[in-house]
Amino acid sequence: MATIGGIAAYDGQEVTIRGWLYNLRESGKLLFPIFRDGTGLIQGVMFKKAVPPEMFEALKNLQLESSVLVRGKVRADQRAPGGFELDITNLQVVQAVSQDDPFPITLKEHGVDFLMEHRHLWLRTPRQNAILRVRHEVIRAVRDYLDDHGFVLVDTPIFTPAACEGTTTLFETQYFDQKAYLTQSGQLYNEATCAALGKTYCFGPTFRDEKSKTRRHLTEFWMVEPEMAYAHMDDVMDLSEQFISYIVQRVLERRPAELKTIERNTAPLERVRPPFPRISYDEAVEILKRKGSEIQWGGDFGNADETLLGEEFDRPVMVHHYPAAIKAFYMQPDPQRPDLALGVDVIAPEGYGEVIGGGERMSDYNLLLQRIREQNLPPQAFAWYLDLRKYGSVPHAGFGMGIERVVAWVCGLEHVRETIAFPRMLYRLYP
RNA sequence: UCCUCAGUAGCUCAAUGGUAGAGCAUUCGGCUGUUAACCGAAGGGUUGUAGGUUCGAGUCCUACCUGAGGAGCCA
Repeated sequence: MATIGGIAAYDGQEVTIRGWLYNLRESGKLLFPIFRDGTGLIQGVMFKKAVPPEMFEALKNLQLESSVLVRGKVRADQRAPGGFELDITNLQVVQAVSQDDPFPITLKEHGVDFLMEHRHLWLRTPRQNAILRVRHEVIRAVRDYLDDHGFVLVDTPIFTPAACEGTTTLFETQYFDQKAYLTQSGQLYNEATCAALGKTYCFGPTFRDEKSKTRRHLTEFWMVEPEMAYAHMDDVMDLSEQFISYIVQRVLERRPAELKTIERNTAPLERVRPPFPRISYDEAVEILKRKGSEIQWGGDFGNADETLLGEEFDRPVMVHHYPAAIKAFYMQPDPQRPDLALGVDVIAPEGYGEVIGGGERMSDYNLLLQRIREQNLPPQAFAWYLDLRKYGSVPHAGFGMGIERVVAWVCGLEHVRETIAFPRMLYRLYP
């Protein structure tokens, strides 16, 4: 059974394609249907005189996105966008779309709301197909890189008893006779698994009840989180730049056709190779002030600030040593300046903002207990987490990388909503 | 949650406060190489909802609903 993506191997042969009618043009006694099968597009040609009259009529009256088995001879043709055409010898309609209820998504422009409402059908279009294939490649690259560098995949629970980070952004759910929360991060569990296995990672969905309406937020997104025992912030930066570079170069190497479909300018991606610039938070604030930002030392970067920082460099930039006050409670303080945390964020270029956040975790029992109390977190819920500091505590570090933000950046998209098949956002739970 | 903007045909959009239109889609007709094909014709509307101002409201006012862009927060 031939696929359109692999049609070149069948030049001159008769093949059967199982697919859908993507477009149909007619010119008198000629029909030019375009078929898609998920792997690509190919134009067919049907001469009225070459086929039985009922077959010609059947195709002529067929609505777009009707499913068909089409048989024809593959012919290389300069005029065809994909380089090949199909001289149709037989057509079997699997299911004909009704003309009273035609496929809603046309080849013309549509608005965001309409497309999101028809996301289940929008996925069939070439651009969305290409984006999902890039996402697939990014995920494969993530797994291959970590698997090949000594990390063990240990997935962490979705149902959790308490917050990993802030308590305000938890989705609450009933768990038999008690409350549970959907995970915001597997990190705390990763700290346990890395003490068991050395280097581990988890990769799965993450949920945040944030009332965020921006181009980089989903309420459900996928995050990969590596964690390393006996590691420091510099190790996180080393891993981050190698990891991101590998992923980006892998997509460039294996998905050029998809990037072309999306019309991504690949020049900025070609430059994504180590080393990445490393600047301290102090230096970042100086750069931002010079570029006109209103930021004051001690404040977190806004979207505009991240974009300004990203513009300053031709590849992702790593910002480290943030004020401890704006970072999570479990961050290890800098021994020289305890008001700073050994945290690092990786900011993607071209305005895509933070794609990685991580750093060195607090390894001292008493300091961690103090921070938990300062945050008004229930110490009993963190008893197991504190245990990790009682039984062979070691310096350890890791990060989380948001898959959708990386895919949006690699694809050059306006919004992360196109990077996942069925995005979950504020005001969007359907389909 | 806050700020800004937008809701008109299935879709994308027009329409000085004065008879609601176009392109695409659908239907019918034409065309033997079309590339979001083209040409001709037809059908298709409670202008988001509820009030209000006015001789008259798609247009102005109020509230609500829905969505978008942004802020904050984050990956």
